[in-house]
Amino acid sequence: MKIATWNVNSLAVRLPQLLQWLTTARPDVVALQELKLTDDKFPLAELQEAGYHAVCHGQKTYNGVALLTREPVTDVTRNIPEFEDDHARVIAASLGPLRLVGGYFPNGQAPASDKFAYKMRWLDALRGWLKHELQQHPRLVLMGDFNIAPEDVDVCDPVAWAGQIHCTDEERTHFRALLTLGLHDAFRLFEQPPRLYSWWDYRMLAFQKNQGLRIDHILVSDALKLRVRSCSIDRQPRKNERPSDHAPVLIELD
DNA sequence: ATGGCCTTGGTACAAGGA
Repeated sequence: MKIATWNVNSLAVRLPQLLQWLTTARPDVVALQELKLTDDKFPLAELQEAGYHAVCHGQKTYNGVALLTREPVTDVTRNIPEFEDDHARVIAASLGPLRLVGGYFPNGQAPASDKFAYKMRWLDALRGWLKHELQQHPRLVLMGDFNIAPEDVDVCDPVAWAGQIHCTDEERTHFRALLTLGLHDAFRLFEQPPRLYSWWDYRMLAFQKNQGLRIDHILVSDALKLRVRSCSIDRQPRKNERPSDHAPVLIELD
């Protein structure tokens, strides 16, 4: 089965591109981020027409996440339990034996800012919750827009980005702490060509110059690691007119 | 060159993104 994550940066704007991409990529599961719409505006009918069940956790203007699946899910969790949060950033659900967790991690804006402190608290809460989730659901996939470039190899210009948001030691320590729970960055389970990224700034012709970051990830638990056949980033949708600034990331799971 | 672009809300421009 194919499992994907994509930050669409407004589902209202990107719906035609999403529907097109679903027909070409044919994923079985898609985690979406940055819907930027409320649940009543979620395009459920169009997605059902495309052959998907959907559960969403929306919000006006900002954030918002969803899971699209070929088969219906159960046990839907919205946001991190016992973590007070005004933002809609997490949706989790069970698909047979799989536990799917889609997340839109906080951006953090700038180190030492209030938003950065929120990002750190949010990552603490996520890890605490996932530790419990993994005990209950050993076959777990954590995917989404992490807003963290795990290593310098995931950064187009590590010198320019050193210490900047997405690349700070604090964020990278949090990323490694997620791996310590028994999760694996599916992308790094395979030999990959250099300079593969999942996000490019809209400005400065960054995509054309491949000045990007790898900040969108799919992490799989120990129990799934040996079943991952591939992990790729689909740059095609970033070449559309009016694209999202993020590209989808996909894994193939046996 | 410490900015460039895109989205939302709302109808001018600020906030947020990354």
